[in-house]
Amino acid sequence: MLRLSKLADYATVVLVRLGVRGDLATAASLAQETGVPEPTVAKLLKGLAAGGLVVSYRGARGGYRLAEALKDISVARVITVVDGPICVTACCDGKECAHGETCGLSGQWDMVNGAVRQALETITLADMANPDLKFDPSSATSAEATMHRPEKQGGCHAGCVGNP
Amino acid sequence: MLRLSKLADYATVVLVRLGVRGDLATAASLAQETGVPEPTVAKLLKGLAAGGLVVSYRGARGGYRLAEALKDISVARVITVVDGPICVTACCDGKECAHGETCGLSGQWDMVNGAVRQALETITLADMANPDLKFDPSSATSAEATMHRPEKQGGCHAGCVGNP
DNA sequence: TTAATTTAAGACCCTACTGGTCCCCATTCA
DNA sequence: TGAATGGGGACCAGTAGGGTCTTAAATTAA
Repeated sequence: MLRLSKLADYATVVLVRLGVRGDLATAASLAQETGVPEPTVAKLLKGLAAGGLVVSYRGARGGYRLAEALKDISVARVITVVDGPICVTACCDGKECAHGETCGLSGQWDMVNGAVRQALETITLADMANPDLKFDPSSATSAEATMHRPEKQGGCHAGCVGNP
Repeated sequence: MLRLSKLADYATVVLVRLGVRGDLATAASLAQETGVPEPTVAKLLKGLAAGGLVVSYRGARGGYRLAEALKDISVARVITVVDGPICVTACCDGKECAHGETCGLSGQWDMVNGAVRQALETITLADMANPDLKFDPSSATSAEATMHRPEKQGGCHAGCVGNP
């Protein structure tokens, strides 16, 4: 599925929200506005602060603020901060595993990782916040028969928050 | 983590193996050569056959053969067949969820999905099989502080098969 | 100085998915 | 006819993602 973790998804939503507001916001208010559960938002913002994407202010009247403008934060960076390096497999960035020679693809996955990474670096949070920018579906691959389990519909989990 | 499923990883390994051999191969022999457990290879090949990537021959002296040349199969296609459409979130290809307006990013993820998809379409299995093609790490993003759990080292799961 | 507000840090649990196995049936060839 | 091989399921278990809770620390306002 090449699925993003929910946390990374939520992080994008929260960061964009923080960006369009511009001012200081508490975890509680962000949770309310985005629909993400409050404890989750708190946990998320802690990590984002550690990663340098937001700045935290403790104490009464405290909260969080974006460390940089939306246009200066790429989606790749958000994912990296929340989920760690963008690697589609565990064999990542030349870090060969003990069985590298067995699979015959040792090191080759870095090509894939690099391509994905570069693609995600070209998209900024400002792009995500801009409703005029939509993906052109004409360049999308046509649907093919797949062997994956039938998608549990209605379970729109991430990006669209606020659902159970 | 934006991690590929192990199955998709295995599929790539098996397909490349099938490609460099060229001739008909049984699930058992492929399992032995790649180190992937045999029942898993069998399950995998069933799906790949349904997806049109391999052709199956039943009965004694049966087996599997690549449906197309390695250079004509993109990594994106393998992933699509094994794991389903390449969508980093559940909001995919205009399929908005019930809470689309809540998160404020309804539809915007398609931009990300499209970018990733296009990146993966440029890489073929022939590229994966070619050890001369290595990713240039100079274009990789520098490591940043991350909030993700400490990577359990030694757990090289996929791409490098044959480990517990 | 004290109380209220808010983040920081960590422990903990539960659900769901992934991945792996097994079984029986259908098909083909010797 | 029997052996070999794929086809199509069902089924189970380990894991980790993600959500919650609790306590501590910092800052501000009254």
